[in-house]
Amino acid sequence: MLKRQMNFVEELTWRGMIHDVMPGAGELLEKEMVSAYVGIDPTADSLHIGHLVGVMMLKHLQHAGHRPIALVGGATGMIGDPSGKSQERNLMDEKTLRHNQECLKKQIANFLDFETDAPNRALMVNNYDWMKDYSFLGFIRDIGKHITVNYMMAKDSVKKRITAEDAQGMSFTEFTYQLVQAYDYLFLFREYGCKLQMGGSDQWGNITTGTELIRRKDGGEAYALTCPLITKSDGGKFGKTEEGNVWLNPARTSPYKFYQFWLNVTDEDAEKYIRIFTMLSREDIEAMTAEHQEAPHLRLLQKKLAEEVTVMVHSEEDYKMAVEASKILFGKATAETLARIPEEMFLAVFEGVPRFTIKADKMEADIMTLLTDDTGIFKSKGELRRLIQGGGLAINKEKIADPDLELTRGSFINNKYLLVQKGKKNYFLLSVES
RNA sequence: GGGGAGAUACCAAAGUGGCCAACUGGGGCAGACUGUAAAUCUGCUGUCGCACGACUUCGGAGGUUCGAAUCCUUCUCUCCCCA
Repeated sequence: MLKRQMNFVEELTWRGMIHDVMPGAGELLEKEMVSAYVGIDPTADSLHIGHLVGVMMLKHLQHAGHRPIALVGGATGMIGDPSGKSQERNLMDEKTLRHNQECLKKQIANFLDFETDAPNRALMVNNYDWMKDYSFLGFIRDIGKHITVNYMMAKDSVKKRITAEDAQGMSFTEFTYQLVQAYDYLFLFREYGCKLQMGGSDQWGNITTGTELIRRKDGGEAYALTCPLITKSDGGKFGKTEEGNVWLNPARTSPYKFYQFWLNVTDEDAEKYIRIFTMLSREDIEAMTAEHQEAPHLRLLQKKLAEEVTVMVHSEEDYKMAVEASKILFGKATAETLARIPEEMFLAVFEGVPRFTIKADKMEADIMTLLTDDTGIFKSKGELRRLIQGGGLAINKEKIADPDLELTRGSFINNKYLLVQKGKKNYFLLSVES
């Protein structure tokens, strides 16, 4: 068995990843190699960074010498977890679910070691496999009999839905969710000796229904460990940007945007996140935090955090490209430096940026027409005019003050591209069709 | 069932016959400052080539008036009190 450097619970504790642990879990983890699982429902065809917390728990678990089990919730995804939801959820169709499951499996495979011969090699399972042939009658006789409705109703996720002021009730389907998840735990307990289930703090109720079922059905001891809800210092929801979720799939959130997300985190959050989302050691993190507090404007923590997470989720190359792109987009680049960049690089840098194309004969035009009628970058001329008057428009990194400015072919970088900037952070790339 | 209050822009909330495209605050977008931050300060924020001007908005429909968010009728919805 692998030697365990540090007690897993202690490790998670200093990382701020423990919200609640069932008594006895720490001792168990010190005593033996434990199999533990985290479940993820396939509600989309990609994980987003909210899921990353659960993944990191598994990663730390494996690092501590235990065996992680990643459960894709093909079955539970069909029901919809009522936890944290104030309204009944719409059911997803089977085809979408199947597609999502496959996508998630591929993503999860990147984070854990599934390959080696080590005894704590990670495992991936799908609860659809053991639920699909389980008959309704069989389930309610074997499983339902052991958990009382009273017990299930006492869970926060259920209570909120039936007692809240604007309660809209909940369907029987969603009500059974915790029971299905509890059975997953029982199944893994029996099949793989899984004795620990982890998840976000909203999962506590679902997990303990599982430990309860294991106790009643098999007289077994199983444990629960949850991590706190990840928060933002400004009170907003973690992992959301203007455009929505931050996804791991590069087709949904480009590596550049992904990198930027972490780079833009506040100082306070950076200290918190670097513990949760990186594998860096305690000494390293504490040293960096101290250094960061000395010179906060250098944003050492944000840079390191963004680097670590981008490399882990995407790749070293993607990270380098994101840094390069950030330098160009936010550095002191001028029209001349832009022109000097090789075209390939130029396009890669602007990969995540909205692209617009125009015909060559539109190149000589006034910016008003070009940026509205000809391209649709701005939807009204009035809006654009106001923006220019407020000093918010730049073309090829140069501020535009005159709304009636006329462009010529020479205005285009390499006779081909025009970099339009709305404010500091919003870029649009205009290219000429050849 | 009886009585009362209300419905205004993304949200909150003024306005109660012309000075109202509608005070103000929040939010959003931009600018300055800065660390691609926070805080602060400034501008913009119904639509339209938007100085001017035009057009559409104040729960829905109709009416009075030269003129209505504002007055009248009616409908719809919300809240409160009494039974």
